[in-house]
Amino acid sequence: MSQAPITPSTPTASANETPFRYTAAMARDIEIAWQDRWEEEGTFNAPNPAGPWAEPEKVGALGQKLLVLDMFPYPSGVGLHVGHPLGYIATDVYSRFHRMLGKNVLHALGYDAFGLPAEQYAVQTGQHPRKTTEENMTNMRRQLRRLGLGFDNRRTFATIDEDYYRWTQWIFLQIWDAWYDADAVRADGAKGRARPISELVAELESGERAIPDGDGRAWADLGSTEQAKVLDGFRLAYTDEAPVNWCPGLGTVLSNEEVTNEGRSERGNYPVFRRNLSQWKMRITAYADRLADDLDGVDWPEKVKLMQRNWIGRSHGARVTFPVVLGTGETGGIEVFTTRPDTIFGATFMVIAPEHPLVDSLVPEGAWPEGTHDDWKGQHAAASATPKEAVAAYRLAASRKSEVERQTEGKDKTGVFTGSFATNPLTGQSIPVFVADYVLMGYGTGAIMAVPGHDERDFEYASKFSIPIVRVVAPTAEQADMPLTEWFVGDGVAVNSANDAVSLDGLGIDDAKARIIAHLEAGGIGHGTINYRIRDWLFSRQRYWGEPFPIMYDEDGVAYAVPEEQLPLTLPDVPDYSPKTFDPDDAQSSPEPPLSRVPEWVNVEMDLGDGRGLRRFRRETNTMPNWAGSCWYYLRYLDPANHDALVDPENERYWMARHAEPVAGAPAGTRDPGGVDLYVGGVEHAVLHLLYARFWHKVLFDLGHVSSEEPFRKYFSQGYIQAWAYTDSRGQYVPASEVREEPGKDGEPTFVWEGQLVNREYGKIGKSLKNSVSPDEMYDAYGADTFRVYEMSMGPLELSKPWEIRAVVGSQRFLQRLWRNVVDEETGAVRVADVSPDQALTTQLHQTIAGVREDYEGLRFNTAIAKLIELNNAVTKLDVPPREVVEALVLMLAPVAPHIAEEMWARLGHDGGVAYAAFPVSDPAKIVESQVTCVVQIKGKVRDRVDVAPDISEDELRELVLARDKVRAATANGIRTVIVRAPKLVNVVPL
RNA sequence: GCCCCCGUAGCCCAAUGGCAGAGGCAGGCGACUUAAAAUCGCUCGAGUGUCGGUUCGAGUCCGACCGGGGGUACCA
Repeated sequence: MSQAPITPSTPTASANETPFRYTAAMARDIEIAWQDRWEEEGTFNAPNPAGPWAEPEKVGALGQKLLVLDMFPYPSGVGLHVGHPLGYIATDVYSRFHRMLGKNVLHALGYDAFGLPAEQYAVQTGQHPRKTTEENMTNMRRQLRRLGLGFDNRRTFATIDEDYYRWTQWIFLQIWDAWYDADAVRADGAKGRARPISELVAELESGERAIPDGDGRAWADLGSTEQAKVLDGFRLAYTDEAPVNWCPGLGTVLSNEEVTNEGRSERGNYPVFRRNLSQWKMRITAYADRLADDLDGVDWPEKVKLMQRNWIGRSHGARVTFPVVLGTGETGGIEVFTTRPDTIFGATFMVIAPEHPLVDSLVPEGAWPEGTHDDWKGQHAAASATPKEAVAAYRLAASRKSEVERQTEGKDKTGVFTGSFATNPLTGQSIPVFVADYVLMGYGTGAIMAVPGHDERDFEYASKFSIPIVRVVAPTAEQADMPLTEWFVGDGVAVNSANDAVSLDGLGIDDAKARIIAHLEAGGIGHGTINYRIRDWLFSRQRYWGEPFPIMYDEDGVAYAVPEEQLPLTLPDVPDYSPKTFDPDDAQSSPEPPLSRVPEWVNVEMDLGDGRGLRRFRRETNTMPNWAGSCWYYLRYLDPANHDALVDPENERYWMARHAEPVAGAPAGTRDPGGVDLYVGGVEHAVLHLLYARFWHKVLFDLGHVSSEEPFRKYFSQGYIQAWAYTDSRGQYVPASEVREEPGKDGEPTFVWEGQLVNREYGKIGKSLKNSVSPDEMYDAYGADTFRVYEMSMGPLELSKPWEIRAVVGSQRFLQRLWRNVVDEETGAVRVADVSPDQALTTQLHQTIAGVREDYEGLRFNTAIAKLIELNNAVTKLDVPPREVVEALVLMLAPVAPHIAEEMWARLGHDGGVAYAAFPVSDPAKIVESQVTCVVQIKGKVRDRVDVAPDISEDELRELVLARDKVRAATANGIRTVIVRAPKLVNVVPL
């Protein structure tokens, strides 16, 4: 490798007396030259132990492996702004640092190129999504290359590449062809794992496993359609007719995770309606426990773990059946889920959701029961003559309410008495059953026992409808009959909770729960259970720009996998790729996948080799959501050229290897899960992407395709760069770059645009706020290295920070000063000399090395840079920069500002470049200070200072300090205690 | 409403429970310049949102409150 310095840009102006100054133009020349060199030499190509690119001898020559990952970027049409690269710079600094420690570092970047925005952008511009997407990727590649990121460029790909989505489809088929056996034992002894569907079929055939709802029939007695239906009940990817989120404005259905609280689409903010449609789903609920439990083993921000746990929403409780007299007079039961089975004695009414299937059978014919409160009969007199009319009116009103209306109506409880009574199974009391929309069909059983004494919502409802409120928990047993002025959910003991068979009185909440669950189970009334908030993942979309499902249906509607050798099933070109558009408010519209308009693609004839000969099939016309491609991309980086497997198992084992030690803070006995060593990205994917990818990874683990149990061992959530935005008097945004700051009359700054005062706001960078700054502007004005240093020095990576273009010059000055310590601005001669730094500078150098190493490792780049600036400032004061210090500075700077570091390193006479040069090592023996200032405190306040030897003993120091005049004066009346922290501090406390 | 994070100088941010300041921006003064910009040198600057507690000692730990940001929301 030849690493000669590049030729400096020729002085343009004759008046230029400093042709070798580190200017933006100089930075550009240096940066582009080194970027070309890195690319030519494949500097950042990481060797693989196996697979098509196997270079085991190179792997062996390197130290440990390190797998670093950025969140898969979406190639947007407007290009990057300065906020986007923040995470990429951080991972690049981290990667470069670890390369200098001798590690085999894999850092690559691909593109998440399927999906709605790309398709919408294509529709807007009237071009094929592939064309616009590829143009966007080209632009983004250019912008990122100019930043000098050390990616292994051989490993890049896009999700739209046929070679990539072939494997996305292959993984889909693995999931489709698997079921979750909750009783199967995993290697680590825990229970529950995915198994191939063929093993299920074998169990069903042999009778080892009964056919659910099979009425005792044998597997062979079932027709192929029936068999397929049974298997669908097990498959981890399955179709199901169920209420889904239909978004006419986008022309597609959406997953729960893509719908906001307000019942609108996260993307585009269109209304979303509940529709019964047959859709593909992924049985993520089967993994709910593992997805929650295994968070203990990963090194993630607690905040993100909490968000995932909340999303999974595991709650322990009980299911209890309350006997009820149905409208017909027969006896039935209403099953409820409760997390507070200890309060069943306080259940004074029940509520079922308006959509609950039991509602019809609950409502009696004829008139209201004797003595029914008027306000139980509904709000509309015309419709409240009978329970039947009142309930029908209420259900209709509830069904018409949008999510928005339910939201805005807030907590004002509404509901109607069904006319039926249930029996509290513990008190034996008859309790009324209501229909009310504060109970949701989608959670638990869609019905609740209402305990107004100990639940806020039930209390509000009971108060409004004059229902008795009973106390069954009190802070102490003595307060058993203290009146309840509001619901009580605090800690306490059970009271008023006894019948002939069981008593909870006096028990704490947990003990009471345990005893009552045992009682319920013994009596067959109920059982302890775990409930989850998470629902199965709706996986199909009615769009063009996504992976086609490798599924086809025969004439009976039975689904078959497209044979593996036919993958990828490519996306056909369609005459019109734009989705069928609907009025966003048209709830009655139905999705129409664009692929269904291509009959020659949809209809195929094929011999599946199953002895049934050539048959006609109809392809699935839905496409996958763009989460699919981002669920496993990190695995493809490991072995992107592999045509035989999504990743060679040996490569996966190498790059995703489990660490010897579990992550810090993991519970005892936790085994390290393996996975990506560092994943940096924004918190906006905390639930969706990170949960979906974990789910897929666990399926692949169960099926033996990967050895790691988690995809992302360490995840770091970066903050955002935000920026000021300005609005004029009409509230319109004005271009932020044209706004000038001027001092106002009262000294407060004011902001002026084209002569008029404007208001300053703070927000996300973007086109809509007119405050976007592109990296290209930074390259032109300062160069990539300055831009990198600035972004890394703004503050802690996890914090959101304001972009302040004025401050960038500080980073440039730092690089200029360091450059000047190496290169004479006028002559271009190297300025360093082989002189020894003095004691103080040597100490500072080794302290800096130690500190910078720790800071880089801990992703504290802002403090690392501050230490480098400090050391450089010390060197700047010298007439002759000592080579030893300057070279260490250059090497330590290299991860952050690699181009200028390469250039200075070459000018300092080194071959081989800085990318793999050894990072400086701190020698503790060199950190010697001849004198240390010891602080003398009297009662904790600094009152004196004394210079002492660094190795002074505690006793010596105590004696020395107590002899000081100020101390003697303060301790004339005696000494209570003396705290000595040699050699830096002594605190004397007088009597 | 509930949960999480953050409040240090005009601004961005440092500070294993031990001298409140590492670094940067802005400001001021000076040098260079015919002048300006750029650059360089020097310099000014807060007692850590508020109140209380623990401690020999609190920016740091604990509690309450105030302000900002994020998540979530009738989840039984």
